[in-house]
Amino acid sequence: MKRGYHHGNLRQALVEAALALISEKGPQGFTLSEAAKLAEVTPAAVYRHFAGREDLIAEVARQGYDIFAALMEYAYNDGKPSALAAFEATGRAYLAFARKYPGHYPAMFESGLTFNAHPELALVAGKARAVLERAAEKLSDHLPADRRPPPTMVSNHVWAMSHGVVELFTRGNPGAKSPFPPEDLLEAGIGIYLRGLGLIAPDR
Amino acid sequence: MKRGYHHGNLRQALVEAALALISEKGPQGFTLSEAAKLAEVTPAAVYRHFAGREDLIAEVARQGYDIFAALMEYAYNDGKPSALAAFEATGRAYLAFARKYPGHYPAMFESGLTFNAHPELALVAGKARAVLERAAEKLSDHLPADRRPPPTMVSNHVWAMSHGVVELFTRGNPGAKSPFPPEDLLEAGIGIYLRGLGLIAPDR
DNA sequence: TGTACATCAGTGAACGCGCGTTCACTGATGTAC
DNA sequence: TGTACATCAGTGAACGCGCGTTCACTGATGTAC
Repeated sequence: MKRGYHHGNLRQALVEAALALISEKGPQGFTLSEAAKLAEVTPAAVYRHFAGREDLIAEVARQGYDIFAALMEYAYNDGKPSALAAFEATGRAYLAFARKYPGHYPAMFESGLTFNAHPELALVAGKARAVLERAAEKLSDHLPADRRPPPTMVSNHVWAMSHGVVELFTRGNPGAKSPFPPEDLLEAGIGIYLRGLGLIAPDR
Repeated sequence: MKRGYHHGNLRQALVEAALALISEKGPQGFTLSEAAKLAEVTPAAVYRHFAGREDLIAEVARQGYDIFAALMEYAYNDGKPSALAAFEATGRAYLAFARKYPGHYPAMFESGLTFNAHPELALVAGKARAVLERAAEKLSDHLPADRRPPPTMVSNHVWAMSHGVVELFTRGNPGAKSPFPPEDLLEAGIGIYLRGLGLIAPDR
């Protein structure tokens, strides 16, 4: 594909170059110069669209959180057909997102970007988290009030287990020798957890 | 503290310099030159003791797994006073290790070292994992055979949730705004999970 | 105890490299008249 | 429709930097006799 002196949509082309590099070598291995090269452009050209290296990564993460929030929203499906089923669906969606967006996920969770330095990130990340929390709240309604943990805690538990499965059991990581596919592992884990909450019959 | 031309114990001094740097800036921010400087030695001196940068990180990780395995073993305490209590203790020990050894943990789990390239790491990491798996096996003995997930799966679940809590809810990470201390979060999460296994009375 | 010598653990200078970033520039595009 | 000109998005060269690694070297230590 040819192009003239002007690129047309360099900004997004750089984001996509960054995604390719991050998914290949992780957010730390990513370099601005290499991204520029991949987009067939001089490193200096990057500065027409981003303040610098970190700003480019932040944009990648931002787009990631956007997609992530949308995916979770979609999986949650307004709590239908049931609060329980919808909640389980968000758990599956989490892992599916990490798999399907191997450049975004590390930019979001392994890049070391701080929400303090990038308030726009905090905002969109909050939106994503809100979906999970809402799902947890709806679940809580089905629990007897006397043994109902705070919904935020429930969503954090599921988030932690999901993230742990992604980090340890996908992509050649330390636990990759596990005999269970990550999807099965997570699904079973969340299932047992939900039974512990009292949401699934003890012996179905 | 003075020293002459010879250092005395440079090898371990370099490991400790690396630990300080990793806990401060993560395994990617760690540089061989800076470690040498911290140990008050020329970068070239490092090559008397390590094959290079990666070899030094690998040694840090190796010592980490050693300590980790010992700590887990200690926490497990031969399954006493009960399989359940011992299992819960290993969960707490996991988080305690991550907190107490903020240089080792990232070298082990976030450095991108591959077990293929460092077989000695695979060995000692396997030892650590074996402790958790044994704990899960003993737990399983208390479960009715018909709804007893494979012990390896149980240990992987707990590992995943522990790791997730460490990565998301400690050290200024994405979920650090959580209103729950990581220790409480993990303890409650594992508790609910164990109830789901049928190991804790549904309404104690 | 003293001396010769091998071994060992450091030094210091140098290397090539790729990085992020800056700057003055130039080619392409779009707009006013 | 044509021309002048402002604006914009790239180039290319240069910078200073710190990195990992190498090499010939030298100072300190330990051992044989």
